[in-house]
Amino acid sequence: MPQERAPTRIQIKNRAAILEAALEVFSAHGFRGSTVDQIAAAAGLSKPNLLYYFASKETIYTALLERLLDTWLDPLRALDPGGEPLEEILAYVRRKLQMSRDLPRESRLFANEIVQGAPRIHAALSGDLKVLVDEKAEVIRDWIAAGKLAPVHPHHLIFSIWSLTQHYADFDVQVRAVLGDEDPFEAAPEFVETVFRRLLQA
Amino acid sequence: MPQERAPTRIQIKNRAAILEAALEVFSAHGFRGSTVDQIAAAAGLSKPNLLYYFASKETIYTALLERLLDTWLDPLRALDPGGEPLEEILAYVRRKLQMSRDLPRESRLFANEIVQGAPRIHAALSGDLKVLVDEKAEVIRDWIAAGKLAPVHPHHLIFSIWSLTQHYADFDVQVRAVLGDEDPFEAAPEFVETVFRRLLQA
DNA sequence: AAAGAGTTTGACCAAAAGGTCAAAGTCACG
DNA sequence: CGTGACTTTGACCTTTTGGTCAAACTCTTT
Repeated sequence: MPQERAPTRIQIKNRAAILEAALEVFSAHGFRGSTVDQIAAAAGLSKPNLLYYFASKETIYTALLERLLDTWLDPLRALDPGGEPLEEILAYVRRKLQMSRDLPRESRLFANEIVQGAPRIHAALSGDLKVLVDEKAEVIRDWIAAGKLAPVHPHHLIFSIWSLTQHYADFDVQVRAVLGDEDPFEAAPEFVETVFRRLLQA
Repeated sequence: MPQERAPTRIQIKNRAAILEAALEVFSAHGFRGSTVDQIAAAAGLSKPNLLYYFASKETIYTALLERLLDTWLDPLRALDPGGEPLEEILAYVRRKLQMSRDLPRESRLFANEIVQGAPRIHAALSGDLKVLVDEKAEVIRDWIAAGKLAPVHPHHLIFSIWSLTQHYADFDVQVRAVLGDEDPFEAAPEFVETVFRRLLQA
């Protein structure tokens, strides 16, 4: 098994290709809806070759989820308790919307997983995620107490940021079907900014 | 095949049981993630017996989607152009949130389908759905023009209502994991009402 | 109570899918 | 340039799964 010692050039290349292919396939079809053959084909490898790098379909999936969870939470981590409250929130909203535009597959991967009950990342949700959210909710609570933001339930505020921004990635087909020709991301930035500005302006 | 003539008592009972079971299973695992055996077991029938009522897994799924699409859009249809603008929108928001609470499986069924590109209801999205949304967006546009609502992009307003309310059903596990003991629907109604009140108050 | 319509099932089938393995091929390095 | 580590693959295995079918059973109706 290709572990323990430093990865070779080929290992680095192939592992990366597999994870990229897996993101493509899993995000479009979910875990059960994806086949190892599909992923192998997308990565340009044969199935046994792919299974030489990852022990199983499950292993690929969880490796992908873990690798991406950090990226996914970075924007929230960047929320600065020392910054100007409304601007900090709006900056967070903008970063999240940007991610929906630039990394829709990642968004859909998580959406798939969570809609189906998060069987494989439940621990992370009530662990790291909860800790991070609680911490930032506390910051928001303080801002509200200081009269810097209009009063709202901090946790639900965070949920609303997630739902509004990720909607553009997760429900992309629906949004585009309804909008017709109009590009969703034309009006979205101003719209979501308006939502949170009006909601939070003290 | 049990078609053409009036359905028997047994047909009515079994078809209903199958659709109920299919909702339970499909909403939790998606189309590919669900097996006919699972649905049959949940319906209390043998697999061949189930396939006596519906020709295939696909048939059950699309029957379910069709049957539910109307229910799903009813709250938007009820938006009354003759009503008081802000109250009409807030009533719509309340109805949608109520549906997330009372019919989370239906919400997740659609979420699963749409996240994966809506392969089986794409037509309905750019057909009936678009027509309905365009119509109601026009109503909202008029309300804004009449100075009854603060200016916002009508389509994106509707998206925001969908995303905020459905989030509580579709991402239920995540919401609960983050909130811990607190019941999401304790604060949600007031929160979403506040969001749209502050957003739209002229 | 008999006949025919409607219902149920065990046994079965073929395809799909996850995964294994031994053998062959390629690469890095002394 | 040879040797051992690393990589790749064709063939194969097993389980799962969607679906079929003929035979048996039950219900309704006359």
